[in-house]
Amino acid sequence: MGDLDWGLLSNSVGPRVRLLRNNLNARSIAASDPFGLPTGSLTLMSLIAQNPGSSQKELADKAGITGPGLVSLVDELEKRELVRRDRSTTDRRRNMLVLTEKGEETVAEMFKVVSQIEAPIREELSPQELEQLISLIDRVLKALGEG
Amino acid sequence: MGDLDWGLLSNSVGPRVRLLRNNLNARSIAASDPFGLPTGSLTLMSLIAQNPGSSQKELADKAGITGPGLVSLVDELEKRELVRRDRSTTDRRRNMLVLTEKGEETVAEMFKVVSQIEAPIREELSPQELEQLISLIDRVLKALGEG
DNA sequence: TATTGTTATACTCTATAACTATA
DNA sequence: TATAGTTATAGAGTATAACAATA
Repeated sequence: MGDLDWGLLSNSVGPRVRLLRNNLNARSIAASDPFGLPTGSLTLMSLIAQNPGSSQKELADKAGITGPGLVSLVDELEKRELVRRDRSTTDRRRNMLVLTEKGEETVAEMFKVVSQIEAPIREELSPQELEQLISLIDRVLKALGEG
Repeated sequence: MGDLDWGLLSNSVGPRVRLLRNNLNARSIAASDPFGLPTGSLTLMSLIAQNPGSSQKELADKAGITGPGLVSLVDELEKRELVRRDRSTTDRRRNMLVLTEKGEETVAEMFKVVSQIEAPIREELSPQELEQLISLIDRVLKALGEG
């Protein structure tokens, strides 16, 4: 397939990142389909599970979703009783998001399925190389202000 | 900003790649704005410059764009007289794409501007680390069938 | 029958502006 | 005056299906 040369962009990460993101996104949609949840649901629920009580703004920043994007995502997850919005008592503007029991179960199930998406990556790269890749990406993200 | 933990997805590249792509995409839009060309123009023109005479299908595959997406992109670039569609004489279904002189000049100008997008990356990473990052991504892309 | 390019169409993702309620 | 969340809206990116021309 790919016997074309990137040319001027041989040392650019941008085009490659778009290719990679599109591929993973397509796989994610296919894998998430049985759950009937929008893309990003697992990412968001995983963040909530690890950081319960976070505000929507904190989660939106970390997940790289805009405010309105997060609202509709949480709306859907709340309707499905996977996530709960608890108003903070100390600052009543904030929602403290937490997973319901059903949410915890769903995260576990989804993770089993969705993590298979990256199986080809774990086959191609050694554990050290995968760690290296993630570490390099994290440093780049931080340098771009997405820490 | 980012003192939340990825949790279950600590070893997943998917969410990070989406963050990275969104950030670079936003910068790309801002940087390309003065040229009034759609996103992906530089990528496509750079591919054509390096592989003149390629068919639209070959370019679409390499750039990770669907057929219809490429058509509208080429339409725009052709209207601006940056790219020419030459019908192949041996297989008259194929368009052999080539840059015009104006296209060559525009690519050079755009590259100077757009390459600045990744300057923070080149500041954060040593040349060896950047090479490593690109090499790892290319291997992952190949493993995912995006060679 | 298969392939290249095209048209038409729809859906998802993301972004922005304006509003509310709290602080 | 500023911040968290919400609503409404628009735009870009991507996808699929159906079609024409050619192989």
